[in-house]
Amino acid sequence: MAVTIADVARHAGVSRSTVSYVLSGNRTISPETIKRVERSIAALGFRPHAGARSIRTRRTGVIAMALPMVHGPHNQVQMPYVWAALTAAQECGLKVLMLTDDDGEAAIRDVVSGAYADGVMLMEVQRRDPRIALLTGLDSPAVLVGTPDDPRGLPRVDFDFALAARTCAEHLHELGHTAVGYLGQPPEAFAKDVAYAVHARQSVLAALADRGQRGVWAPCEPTPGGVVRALDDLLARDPGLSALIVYNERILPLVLDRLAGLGARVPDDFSVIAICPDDEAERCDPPLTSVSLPAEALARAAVRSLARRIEGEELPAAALLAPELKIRASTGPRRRPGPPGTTR
Amino acid sequence: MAVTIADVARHAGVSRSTVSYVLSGNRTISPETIKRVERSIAALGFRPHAGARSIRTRRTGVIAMALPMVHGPHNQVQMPYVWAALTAAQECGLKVLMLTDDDGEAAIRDVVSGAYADGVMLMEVQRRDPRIALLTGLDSPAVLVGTPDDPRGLPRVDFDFALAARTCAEHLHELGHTAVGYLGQPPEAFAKDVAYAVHARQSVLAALADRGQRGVWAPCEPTPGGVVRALDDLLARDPGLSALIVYNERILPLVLDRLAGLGARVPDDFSVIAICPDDEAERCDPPLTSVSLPAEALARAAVRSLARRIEGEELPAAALLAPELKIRASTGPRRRPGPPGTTR
DNA sequence: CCGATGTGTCGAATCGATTCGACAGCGGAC
DNA sequence: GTCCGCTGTCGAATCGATTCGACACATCGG
Repeated sequence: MAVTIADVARHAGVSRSTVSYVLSGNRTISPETIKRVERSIAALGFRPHAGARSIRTRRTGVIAMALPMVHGPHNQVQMPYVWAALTAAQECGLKVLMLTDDDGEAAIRDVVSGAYADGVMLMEVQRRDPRIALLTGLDSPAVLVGTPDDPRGLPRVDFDFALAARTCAEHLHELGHTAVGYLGQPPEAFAKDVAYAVHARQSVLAALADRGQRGVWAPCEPTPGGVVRALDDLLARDPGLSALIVYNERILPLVLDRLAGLGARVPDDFSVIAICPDDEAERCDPPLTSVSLPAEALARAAVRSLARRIEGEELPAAALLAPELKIRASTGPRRRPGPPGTTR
Repeated sequence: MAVTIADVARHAGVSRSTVSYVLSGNRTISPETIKRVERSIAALGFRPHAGARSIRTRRTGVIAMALPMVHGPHNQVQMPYVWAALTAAQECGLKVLMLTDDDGEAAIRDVVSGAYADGVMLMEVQRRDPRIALLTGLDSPAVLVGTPDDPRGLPRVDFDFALAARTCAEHLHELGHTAVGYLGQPPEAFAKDVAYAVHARQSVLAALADRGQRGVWAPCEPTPGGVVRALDDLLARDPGLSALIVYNERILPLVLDRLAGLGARVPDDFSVIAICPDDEAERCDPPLTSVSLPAEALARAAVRSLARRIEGEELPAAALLAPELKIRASTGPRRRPGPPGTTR
């Protein structure tokens, strides 16, 4: 049924090996022969059989992307990473096999030792991630996306949360804010010890403390009620709060709503910095000053690293991506506390 | 490096073919031999090389999932489908190769004629989808998820939008609503002729007309301003509106906010039905009466169908999934029009 | 006791590609 | 004119599995 290299060879009047050398360029072939073979390939629509090829070359041209199921099936945050990874992989000439881990780690082992893929990208690595031990055991090329407590020598790629936090703290510090609230992911993310949630919170609180700013934090459910409770909680614990750092895309409009409901104008009475993708920040009213975590860049870096690792290169232990501060309309100088402004 | 079937055979003291027959069960093997071979397999950690296997069996155990880039890279809606498909595939013993189509259709052709995958699931099929002609040309097993104008004989799976629309219209009809507004996806979805957006709108308007109800519709951006404009537009075109059907997950809370802002209580002054996943409907305040589109079921049906198609079965031309009406707190009988209720 | 009938196992061919070693032809140096 | 070296091509071995045909051996009925 399918066209094989033998069909091409016959059609072009050369041997199979010649066709193969035209394909790989591993030996010099005369220009006329190349042309003839290429014409035959095009005429017959030949594509080398990936399986057959992989058995000699020990390369499949496929990488596996292992998504953990940390937020339940309705996780909304991962798609941009997936997209970016697919695009980056395509640019590197790689295809992507997607894995979930609801079946334990069996899928990863299958894919690696069954030679379905040349390497693995572990997405959203957790602080103590059982997949790490598995991968070091399989000694397959691998890249971690996220920061575990112990990377076991595997190269990792992540956002630079420490720098992001310092950037936020610094910006608010310059504007004169001395008491800052931090709204993070839903409580279950912290309960499950989700790595980026914990790292971001730690980094923010540490950065604030470094500059002598007061900091209080709360997790936040992505519901109107959850936002009300979380904000009330923060304000009760520090009534002098004049700024907020929010790392939770889904609650941004709700937070602005609630602040308006409390009679606080943004940025006149209250400054807000979001840690989120740019388009989410721009979509809000007013557009939010934000520190953007470049998901595309992260996924791209991970794919590129893995590609290089597969080629045999040694990689640096960690590659951290710098966040970017974009000042928009939601941050301003701290006003002396006075009567709350009028609601608009 | 890797363990091959020859290693297992040597370790177990049998021939390679015997090991293979133990693996496939294609010939009777004595229980003792089976036990010995299985022990060797476990001891050596042997997994058959997928590529080598695929060249004889003409099966890879992989399916391709082709996601179109219809909403830009920040599409938030597809993840549940992806999850569900991955899970369903795992249950069927299949792995999933993900494709995007930003590279044209080359990726699909590569994967199919390069024998990377046994079949293709086309996600979010558009009304005139160029991938369809490509696939019929490649004659590879395929399943369409969505409804194109011309399926070209390919089996498809989709939500039953007509039934969903009738269900909504009927429910509102019984409650006495005679003028109903429909809020759909953002304008660009209609501009690009995105199939489900167009089909849902057509179905709703037709179902309303069938029951003698008035219907007006508008697309809607997922921003506060967009919701305000869309609602104002609907109310300007039919001031007698007493109910709303919303098919756009992201705007649900914003719509409720805006209605409250207009002084309309839900459901006393205004009924709202959402077409959305259950958890989104429950998350709102008040919880929304909804017609749920079971994304998991859709993806599962698609994967199962493809698996059967790969096994050689003929499939029905279309499999439509029935939606489910869940009555919650956002729909109620139509009141005589009077002075707007007090805001809460 | 002998031939027919199964059982269980093996050797060898096969799938579709890559790659090593060999070799034919050809031009240039001596 | 002969020999050397280079270029371009080919045949055959190889990768890791599956599967066909054959065969050794045990079992059973007549």
